[in-house]
Amino acid sequence: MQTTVDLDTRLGAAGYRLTGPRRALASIVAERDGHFRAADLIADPRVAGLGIGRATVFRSLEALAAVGAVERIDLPSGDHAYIRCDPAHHHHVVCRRCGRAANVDDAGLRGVAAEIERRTGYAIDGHRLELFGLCEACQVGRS
Amino acid sequence: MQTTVDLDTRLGAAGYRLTGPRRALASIVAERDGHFRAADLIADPRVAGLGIGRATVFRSLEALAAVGAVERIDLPSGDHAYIRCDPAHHHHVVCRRCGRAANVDDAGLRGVAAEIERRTGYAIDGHRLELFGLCEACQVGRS
DNA sequence: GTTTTTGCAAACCATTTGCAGGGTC
DNA sequence: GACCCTGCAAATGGTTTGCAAAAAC
Repeated sequence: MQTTVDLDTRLGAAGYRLTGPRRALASIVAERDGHFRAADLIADPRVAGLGIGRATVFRSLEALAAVGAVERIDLPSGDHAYIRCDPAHHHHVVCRRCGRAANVDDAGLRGVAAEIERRTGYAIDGHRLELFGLCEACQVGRS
Repeated sequence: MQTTVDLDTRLGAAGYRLTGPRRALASIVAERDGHFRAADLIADPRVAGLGIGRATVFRSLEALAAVGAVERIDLPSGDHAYIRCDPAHHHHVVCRRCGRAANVDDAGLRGVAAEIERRTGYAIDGHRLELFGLCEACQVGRS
């Protein structure tokens, strides 16, 4: 579980200034359970209430992504979204229904990449894996 | 290697009408070696020469994607691009430098997905894997 | 002949940028 | 006090849509 403090700390450690808008956005992001769009944050009453502008939301998300506190993902629909994430883990299983995401470590993917390198001759230096499905809660009908 | 005929055939088989613009675009797409953006097609002199409009390019790409003749991918930069692809193979290794893409089959990913299902409890029903690196030609400096 | 497709232009939407003022270190 | 960050508003760039004419079946 990530707390607001974690996100703030990460921003600070990376040399970003801890401003009101950034703290507020970090806090809102920290309590998100699933993925969210920039538009979701912009629409958040607290964001509007604090007078935080669109641009700041995008810039803050960029900062959070830069420090690995969130990651931008591409939904099957093609939309862009963000999810909180641990900098060490780089893959996610995203629930189609509720949007909750679980972090997943390598889980053997490195071997798959090596196999693909061998077969194709490409020197692979990066990859993106996104998995979609239903989380346990959504499988049993609970939301 | 996919020929224009393949693409046309696929569109036809799926109930799409074979129109001039679609044939022309299928032909241009068929000869593409790497990934391309919608903008690349729009900028193609033949497209301009035939008076094919932006909207038609997007609509045709949508049709081609619907029949599995091309797939829309997300570049590391966040840009959208398309690559030709075989409906059976669903992963790609894209060259960072020249954009050429190689199709890759499962290569063990299914096992990885199963492992992730076990660990997370998610019922995984889809995934997207994109690999990036350098193709053999680009590794040795040739373009 | 009916239905789909097209080109055009306008509409849209998400995201970015320029800039002067304000906040943080 | 120097530099970073913010809000605003305007600009941007990619993609979609409404519509009447044209083409395919």
